Amino acid sequence: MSSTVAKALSLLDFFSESEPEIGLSELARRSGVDKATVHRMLVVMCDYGLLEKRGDARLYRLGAGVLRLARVRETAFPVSSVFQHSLDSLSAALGETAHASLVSGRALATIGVSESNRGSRVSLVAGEILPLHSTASGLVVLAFARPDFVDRALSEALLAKTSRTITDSSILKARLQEVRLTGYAEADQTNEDDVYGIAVPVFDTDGTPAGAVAVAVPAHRMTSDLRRQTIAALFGEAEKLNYGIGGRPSAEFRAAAARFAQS
Amino acid sequence: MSSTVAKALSLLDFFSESEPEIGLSELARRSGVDKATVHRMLVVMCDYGLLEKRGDARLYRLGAGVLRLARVRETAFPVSSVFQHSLDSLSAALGETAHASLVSGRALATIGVSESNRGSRVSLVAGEILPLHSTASGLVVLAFARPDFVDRALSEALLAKTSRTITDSSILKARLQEVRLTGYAEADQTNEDDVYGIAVPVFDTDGTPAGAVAVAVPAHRMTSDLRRQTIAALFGEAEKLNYGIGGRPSAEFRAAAARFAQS
DNA sequence: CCCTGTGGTTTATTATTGACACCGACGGTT
DNA sequence: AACCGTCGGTGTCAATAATAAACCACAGGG
Repeated sequence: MSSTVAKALSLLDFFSESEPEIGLSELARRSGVDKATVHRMLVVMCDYGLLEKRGDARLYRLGAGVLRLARVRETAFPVSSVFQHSLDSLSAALGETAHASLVSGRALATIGVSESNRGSRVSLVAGEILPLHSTASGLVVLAFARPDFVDRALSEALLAKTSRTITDSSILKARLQEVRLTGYAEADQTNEDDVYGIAVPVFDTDGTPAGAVAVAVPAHRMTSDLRRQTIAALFGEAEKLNYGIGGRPSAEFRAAAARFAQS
Repeated sequence: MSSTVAKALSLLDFFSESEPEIGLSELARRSGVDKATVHRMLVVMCDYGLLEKRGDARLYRLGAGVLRLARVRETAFPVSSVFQHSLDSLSAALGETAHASLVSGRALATIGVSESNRGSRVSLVAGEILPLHSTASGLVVLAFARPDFVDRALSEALLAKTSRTITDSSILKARLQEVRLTGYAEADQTNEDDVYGIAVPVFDTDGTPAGAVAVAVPAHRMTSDLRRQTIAALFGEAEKLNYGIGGRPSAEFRAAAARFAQS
């Protein structure tokens, strides 16, 4: 099932903001791969700069190679920088935390965050992996994605992140139908307690969702006023973003956005 | 010799600013790996978000995963952002292009560029891989690196990038001895014709070189005045950078820098 | 002094690779 | 239309390279 390089690449995902350096044994334990195998893979990945070993400690961390690759992608297809502008306007206008994520394999990769300067706000870790089924961003991506992408995503077990997470794929598919009609998605504490998320999709040149831009609000503070305001702001930014990255929104989304604007 | 994951990771290095999207057959040809194998690897790497296939065309490109990983590294160990400030001051002060690179495996990864606004300037591609033996940045890293690192780097064939490139490892080792005494390295068209590079090392917390910061000048424009001015500016920025990233310069480098300041 | 943790290395087994042939599709020429 | 070369992708099967389990040396703690 899982090939050799899949095991190697899966090691990369264990590195996070909260745990940026990990040792050999720890990685072996977490990945379920044999220690010797992990070691060999680590050596190779260090050799290619994806990881690096601090000569100092015996820990491994993400290497300079990932910075280089990100630069290559960003200079060829500038999306990260384009998103950041929208995120800053969103958080400034709404006073809430905004974040953007891109489709990355079978999940979403957070590639930008702009936190509000308010005292009580949702704090997000940059570079986090977001599940597709429990986040507003994920729902909105699934809603406008190709059927085969949805099937692949929902074929895995849907992990219950909170007590409100939808874990039944058929219920979730019905939910996606609603999202297709409204053009945006809401996630009321389905991914994290006390966090209410609202998201709209951003499209690729081929009409499939490239990712999503979202606003996260402390659940207790969400009002129908803020909700409406947020959705309007998101639709506005989504249009700019699609223009900025050359994305072509699907007809379904354009229709939904038009319906919202009219209401 | 070359392991499976090494072959897979080597595919990533074929993506560059000038060629950000590559097809299956092309990758198979360039890497020398069988087409079927390359395809299997590409599927896996797409699955983990390191690559992505434009649904539109049949080409592959670097995926959103690399942006995410870069963010994770950058939030945990901010170096890219720290370097950018120094590069901007360097290019502003000298009117020449400045760039920074980090040790990445057995080579250097360019992670920052600041081009001067002058008409005639050296233009660098961001995210390029720089050889250790033919660039000023490489020399200065090798000069202060641990012996085993130098040996590994020089064990491979030294490719002649220009007619002036040093390709003999023993001659190069003698050159490194000079660099150790001066604290900076110069590369007069040894990596690229008409480009004169000057570089100083930046250190890691353990006293080994983390990378280098360099200025690239059109060779015909280099004068002894500009040279002296550049070196002084580089030493100044190197000190700030070492402080900024918590690096501890080796005693050898500190001594060399002191000698230059005194002269 | 044993016990458990670490990073790292060895060897028999097993799963992965690579060569090659093939498919359907696309785009030019003839 | 028929032909040609290319593309992305799939299948099979022998050979090879990766894996897993055991093992080392070392470091700290009880």
